[in-house]
Amino acid sequence: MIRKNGRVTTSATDDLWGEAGPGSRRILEAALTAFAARGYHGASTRDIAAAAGMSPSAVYAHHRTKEDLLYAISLAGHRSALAAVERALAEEVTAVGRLRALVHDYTAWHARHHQLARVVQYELGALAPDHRDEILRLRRRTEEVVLDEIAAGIASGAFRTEDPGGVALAVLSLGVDVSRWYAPGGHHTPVSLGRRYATLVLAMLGTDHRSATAG
Amino acid sequence: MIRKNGRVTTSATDDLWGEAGPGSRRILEAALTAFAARGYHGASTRDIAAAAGMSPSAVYAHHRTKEDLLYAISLAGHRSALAAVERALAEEVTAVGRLRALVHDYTAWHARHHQLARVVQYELGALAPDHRDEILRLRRRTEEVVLDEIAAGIASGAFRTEDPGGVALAVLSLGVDVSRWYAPGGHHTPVSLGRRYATLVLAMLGTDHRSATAG
DNA sequence: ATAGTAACTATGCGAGTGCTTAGTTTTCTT
DNA sequence: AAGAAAACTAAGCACTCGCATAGTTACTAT
Repeated sequence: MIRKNGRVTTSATDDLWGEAGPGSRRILEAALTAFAARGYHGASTRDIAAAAGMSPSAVYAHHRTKEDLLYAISLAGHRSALAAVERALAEEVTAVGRLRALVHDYTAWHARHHQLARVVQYELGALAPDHRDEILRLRRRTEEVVLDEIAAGIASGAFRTEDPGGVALAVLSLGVDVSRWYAPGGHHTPVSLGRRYATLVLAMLGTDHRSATAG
Repeated sequence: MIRKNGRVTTSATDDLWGEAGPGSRRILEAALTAFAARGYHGASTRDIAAAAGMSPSAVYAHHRTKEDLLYAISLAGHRSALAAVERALAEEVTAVGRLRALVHDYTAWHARHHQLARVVQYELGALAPDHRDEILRLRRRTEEVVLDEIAAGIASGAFRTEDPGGVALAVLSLGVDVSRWYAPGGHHTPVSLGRRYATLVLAMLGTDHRSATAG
């Protein structure tokens, strides 16, 4: 349920699209579905327009090019992922709790938003160079958050590893790869996956996973 | 080193293409490069023909359709990956040694053949349904090898985990995701990555990674 | 009611798509 | 040397692509 200008929202993907109007939003959602299903090059602007219930040319009143659609989706997606990660950290104080929340929410984000994540993670190459650079800067910030968190846990003595960079790489890879294969309705859920991967990552870091859940 | 029809070859990607003739081989290699760089839908048959040094129609003397190219590449790639995994296991006897070799070689394969791996792992959706089904059967065999290996290590008491399925998922995901970001010339190599991920996975399994390397 | 604006549709251009057909050159066999 | 087979090229068909232009409808503000 979306209401605008006096706004009430309940869906999980809300305010992803920022200040975009309802027409623009329908197009972005149609483009997202199409890009996720068939890839950027495999989805035509006619597909997208039809899925949005419009004529092909109506798309261009809202978005200058097809690449602009991908750019808007990529930007919104990366911002959403980064926000999810930062929100996870904001609620925890211990090294174990923070990292567990980080891995859990990053993983769960990729499952819950598997369509968005797929586009965001696998269609980077279809972006114009300057747009790609901007997206890559956002991604690098997410990577730094993960690495910093692991480093902090090592500094405090909570984690023990000879390869913090490898663990960070693994955290990011495990999360991203979820969007490759995840499908709702299977025997995984965003939360179950988040929990399992968080436990595995804590094991990589030499913590006993039966210890501290919060506090 | 592979010998074929009196021919001696040393390159790492040899006999990937089976009994294909030299013309067909050039096309497959051009298609592989193009698919890896721009995706299946982003690569045109003219691109591929030009990269193979042929006219567009010459391609069709060797391969019936563009989708057939993808199918041949996918089949060769999955067979190669499965063979790499089985070869890794053939040389080790202990649970730790076997799993270390498995993770190492699966990861290194995705780095060393990052173009092939990318096509194989991310362009499945562009295959015709029956071709996709066949490829998925091959993939499932690889998944089973990983899961069986972990289960065997648990049964023998070498590994300790409450979530063998999660570890198997992680092993496969870590390996596959390498092909998304890996580029030669960076500060990773197939071997360095293989070693790091093998260590991380053994940590997930509750083994002290400073123990048994071989034997 | 009227004017202005935002949101749309119909139509289609020029380029590029996968693939075919017909014909030419090269290579192999004998 | 002659014939068959394999490997190619030139040209183009039928279609789809991203996107533009011109015109229509729906809505809003006064």
